[in-house]
Amino acid sequence: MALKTWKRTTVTSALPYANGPIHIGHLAGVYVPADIYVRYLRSKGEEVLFIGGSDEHGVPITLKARKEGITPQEVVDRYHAMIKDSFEQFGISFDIYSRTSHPIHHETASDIFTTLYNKGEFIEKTSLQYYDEEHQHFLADRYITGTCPRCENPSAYGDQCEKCGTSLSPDELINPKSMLSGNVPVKKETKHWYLPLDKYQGWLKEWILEGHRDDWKPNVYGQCKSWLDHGLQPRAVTRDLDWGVKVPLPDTEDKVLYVWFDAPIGYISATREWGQIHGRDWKPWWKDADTRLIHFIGKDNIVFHCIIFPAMLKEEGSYILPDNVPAFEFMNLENDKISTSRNWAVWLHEYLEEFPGKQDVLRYALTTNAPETKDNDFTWKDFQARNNSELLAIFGNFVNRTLVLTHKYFEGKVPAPGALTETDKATIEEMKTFPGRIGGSLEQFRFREALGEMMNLARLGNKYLTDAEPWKVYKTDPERVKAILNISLDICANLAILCEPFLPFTAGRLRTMMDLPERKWKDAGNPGLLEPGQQLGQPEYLFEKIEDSVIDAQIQKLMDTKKENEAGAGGPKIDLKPLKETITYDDFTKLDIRVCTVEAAEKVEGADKLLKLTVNTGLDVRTIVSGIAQYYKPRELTGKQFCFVLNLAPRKLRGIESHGMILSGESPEGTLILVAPQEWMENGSEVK
RNA sequence: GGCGAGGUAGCUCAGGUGGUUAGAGCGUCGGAUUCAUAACCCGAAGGUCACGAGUUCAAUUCUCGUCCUCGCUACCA
Repeated sequence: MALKTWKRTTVTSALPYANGPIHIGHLAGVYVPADIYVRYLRSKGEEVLFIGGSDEHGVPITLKARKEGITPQEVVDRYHAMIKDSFEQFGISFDIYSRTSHPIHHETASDIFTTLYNKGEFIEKTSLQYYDEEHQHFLADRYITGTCPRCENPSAYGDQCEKCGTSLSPDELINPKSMLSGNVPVKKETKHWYLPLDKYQGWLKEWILEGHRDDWKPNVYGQCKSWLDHGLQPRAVTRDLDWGVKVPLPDTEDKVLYVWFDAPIGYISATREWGQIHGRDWKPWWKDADTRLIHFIGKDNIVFHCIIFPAMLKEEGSYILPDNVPAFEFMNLENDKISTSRNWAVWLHEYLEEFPGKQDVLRYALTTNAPETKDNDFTWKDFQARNNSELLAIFGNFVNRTLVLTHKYFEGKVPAPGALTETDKATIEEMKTFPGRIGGSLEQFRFREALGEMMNLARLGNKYLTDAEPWKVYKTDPERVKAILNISLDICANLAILCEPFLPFTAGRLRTMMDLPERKWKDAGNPGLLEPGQQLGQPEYLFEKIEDSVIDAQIQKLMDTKKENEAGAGGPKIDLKPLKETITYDDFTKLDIRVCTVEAAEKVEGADKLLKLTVNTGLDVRTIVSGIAQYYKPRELTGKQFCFVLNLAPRKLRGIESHGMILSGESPEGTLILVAPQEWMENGSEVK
């Protein structure tokens, strides 16, 4: 790509899902790097807009609301407030932090849908479906029962009769009934809209595979290539649900836009909201070819931001496409995957309470350890070491010793430099290279490297000071000490500018302490940051030592969590699914559950999760395919008895016809444990 | 299963269009020093660059295979 000069930069950060608080994984992979990048651009004096917001739609939020007996809006209100507040306290410098339940978002998403609709971009698929009027829901085929037209079995399903094995369509059933209410369902038309991604394959391929071969990260490029090579498929844009952005078409009462369509538009809505608040035009940020659009996301979001969202924007017609999508890998915690349901996380709101005033320590620990190219591990020991032996020992200590010396020898007034030695000049020259080095790394999204360079400036200062030995020289040549401390103070002043993107709170404290005016990136490395004679404030520690006891307490907290998790379900933090609706005893007796023996078991070729079981039911010997391969080995099962549903309609799985289903308990995390009788029973014994 | 990314010093990570002693920070050990929050500064030890085979005069870097981690994706009635 030819070098291009951009007029402005729009930076988005993935919208956090408003069903839980923010944790260090979110921070390390998205918000901290995005914030560093944005602060750097601002310091350079570039026009930049930093967009964030909560993603508040989708099924998990409705489930959570149902479980707690509150409305989805109440769920998202709670987490949105919490997330927004903790971001603010943490110094993530959004220009706007919006939310997708905001009316302006509904309007924006509707408009984009409508534009695409009017251009005829969507594929419309209409079908007649049975509809339960009492429950006001369309019924999937399997939620309809009736009499089989072939064998007159009175309890055939809408897709298949389990008695004679014929596959059916719901229309063929005699006396269809809804399984939700037991009523006779009515026929109703339902429509869904699809985005024909396959149609865009051509330009997407050219744009990404040819246009961004060199400037997109390997993980991002590779993932896109994989998708494009496979061939893209049309994707449904709408969904039958009542929480979300209503489909802006007639007769679509129960339909909303699918979250993946809705959420990224949130960036645009947020920009519009920003424009309203500040009386500014939002359009240049999304529609001017001279605007550079950057999406900060986690690696799980690559396809949406690199393929699907650009497809939407391009086909809409008036939007620009992202110039880069720096996707980060994941952050682990103490050697274990971060997990909200297992409460395995360091929560931002808790950190802010437990470590007041230490935002920068976490920012530093997460940046030096940012998962740029592969998954990384956050440990509390590492956090402590980063603080004690880097931030404190190198950065804080250099600033402190410089200020202490200045107070000791010159009553805290900036001394005027006299004649400079070769070493002085060389040090100044080296100092001048730092803004460029740090900036260069940041522009390539190399945050760890950039932060390392920033620290190298503090290292340069320490070395200079140690080599110059002003505490010795003062006894014989106080004039010389003036130059030494002037240069050291100059390095401190430069640090105040150059550390700001990474450590904004520290930068502020340092500026106050040295009574420095707000300076920009371009000022760094230039003389005149300090006026000789200028009075400095009293030195205060920028960082304080973090003791073992504090770290041990955090580790203990995690150990407790682990214990709670191992103690089993029943923990209050686990998200259980809400209760299903009441059924009659007759409904229950429709299930034919029996005790049967597994006579043989083998893995299904080409499937990760499937086992093919040969089951003696007492009545017959049949094949049942089951998705338990990740939890049970074939040999563990043979010869043992379990509970099976035997009257389930047959179904082909990976080409093998399965005649029933093995029963298992499933934990909230998805772990399966098979259900078996306590003692041996006759095969075919009923379970009731 | 398919695809993608990754597996480099005790820890966290750089790097390499193949070529003499493979880099950084932290940790460890030794030295020096006292302005400084036992911090700074100097020095050292530490790695068959996941494993196996192949191509090559030469591989950690290329090819193939295997194993492991993570993500996407299919199968879980």
